[in-house]
Amino acid sequence: MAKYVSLRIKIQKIMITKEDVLKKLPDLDSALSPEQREQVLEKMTVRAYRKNEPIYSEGDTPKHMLCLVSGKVKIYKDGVGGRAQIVRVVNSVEYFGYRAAFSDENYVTAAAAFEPSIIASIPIELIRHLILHNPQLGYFFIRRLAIALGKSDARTVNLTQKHIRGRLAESILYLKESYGTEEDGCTLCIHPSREDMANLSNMTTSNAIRSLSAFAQEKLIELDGRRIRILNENALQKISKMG
Amino acid sequence: MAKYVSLRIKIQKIMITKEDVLKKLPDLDSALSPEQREQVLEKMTVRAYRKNEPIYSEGDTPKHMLCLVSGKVKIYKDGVGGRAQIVRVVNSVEYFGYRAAFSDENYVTAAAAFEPSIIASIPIELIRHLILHNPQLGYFFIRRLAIALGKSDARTVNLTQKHIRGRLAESILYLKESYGTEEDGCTLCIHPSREDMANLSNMTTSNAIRSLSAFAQEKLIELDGRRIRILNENALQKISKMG
DNA sequence: GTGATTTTGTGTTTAATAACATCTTTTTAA
DNA sequence: TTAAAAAGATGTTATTAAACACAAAATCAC
Repeated sequence: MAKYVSLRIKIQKIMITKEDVLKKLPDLDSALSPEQREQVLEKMTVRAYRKNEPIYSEGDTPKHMLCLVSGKVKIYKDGVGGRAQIVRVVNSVEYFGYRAAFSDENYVTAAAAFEPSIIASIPIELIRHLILHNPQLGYFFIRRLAIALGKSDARTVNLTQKHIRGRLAESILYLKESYGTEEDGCTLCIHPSREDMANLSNMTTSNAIRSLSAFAQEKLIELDGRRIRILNENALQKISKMG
Repeated sequence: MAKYVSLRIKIQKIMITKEDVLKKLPDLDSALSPEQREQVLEKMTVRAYRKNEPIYSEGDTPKHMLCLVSGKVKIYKDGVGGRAQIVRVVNSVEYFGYRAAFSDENYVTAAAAFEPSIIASIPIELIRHLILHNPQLGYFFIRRLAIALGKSDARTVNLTQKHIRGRLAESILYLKESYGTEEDGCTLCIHPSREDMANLSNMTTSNAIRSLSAFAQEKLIELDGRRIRILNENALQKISKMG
């Protein structure tokens, strides 16, 4: 059973067993009987995605629940005039791509890898089956969905009512919360393009560039290419709150 | 067991039994064993709310799952500068007010009656208990949450990227979809104030008034006080889509 | 019924941000 | 290695929608 899945990511080659993957998913793993566990291992597939590679697109029919084993993923929506809005970001180890399946819709969002990522797929029918035999697992997804819905509602209001600087400050803090910082405690682990920052913050790329520069001049952040270090988190929080 | 709950609503007095209420909730009712059913009936409370009466507020701790038996309810968030954003509307018979409980948070939204409403409350702990013993019921809530999350994400992008007319057109269509029309097939069943329309569409009240007048002049809708009749739905759809 | 309050309607001004145009720098691919 | 493409930077203009001000109409409280 311990067959290795070979994943070539950029230069280095990573060897990982499906067992290893499942062990990183305690909520799912602990909910399974030995036979169910065997089933999941058999049906699970694992593959690597390159930086910026699409994972699924708006309109696709969801067939699998996805799990980000390593890397970073963005969930976004293409709006009017080709402008994309990132609705949330996914960090490892987290499930994603199951919402549409649970409401029997096609995807209304798209997903792409922010950076090289390893993603496990489990057929959604199997997950549904497991949920219907395991209320604990069902409650796990209820909780995940409830958290996501609360954040989405908050995001709706933040993106609509705050001004540019407030939205940008919030995005910076959101990235810190989602992906954390390096050992120095202030450099974001993720290195988003200015366009990504714009798509997170509901503004044009020009305005993201301008406002980031302004924040840097005000010594709230420090910029080094795509690297962002937070110098004055309190001030950012204040700007984010004030709108 | 068939004790009557007396509800005075405006002028008329409505008599309703808890059994009647439970019968309107087939998803819940059918999932219950006789003892569970008895428990729910015992713990359920029913009360009437006047027009514009608050149901819960941001920051409150959720203790009950609510069910709108009759009437209409808005779920909203107060944003920067005292401006409210309606994030969704509830029609009868629908559950609401359970999201925060499922993610162990206090409410991040507020709810108020759009018009006189009757609402049943069931202790959330009882619901949680039932879910953990009834995967079918769990899946019911997974489905509801998944649908709500999809709509919330779509709403985020619509409210941020579309222009005023697009947002207003969309709100009108959303109210038609949510509450339907009178027998004529075009007069909305709900009669929202201009401020409600503004809070649905993320704009100032002035702009809601102006844009509604513009739609009326263009013969897309007809206005009679707070009554809105849709004259040209195709055109509204086009305006909503274009942004 | 009547005065007070709220809601609706309209015009004007101002602020915010998108759109556009260029230019520079960095990254990518042959 | 170099040409092409993409990303980043910056200034200018145009557009959108908010803010403000005030008047009329409708609704509410007593």
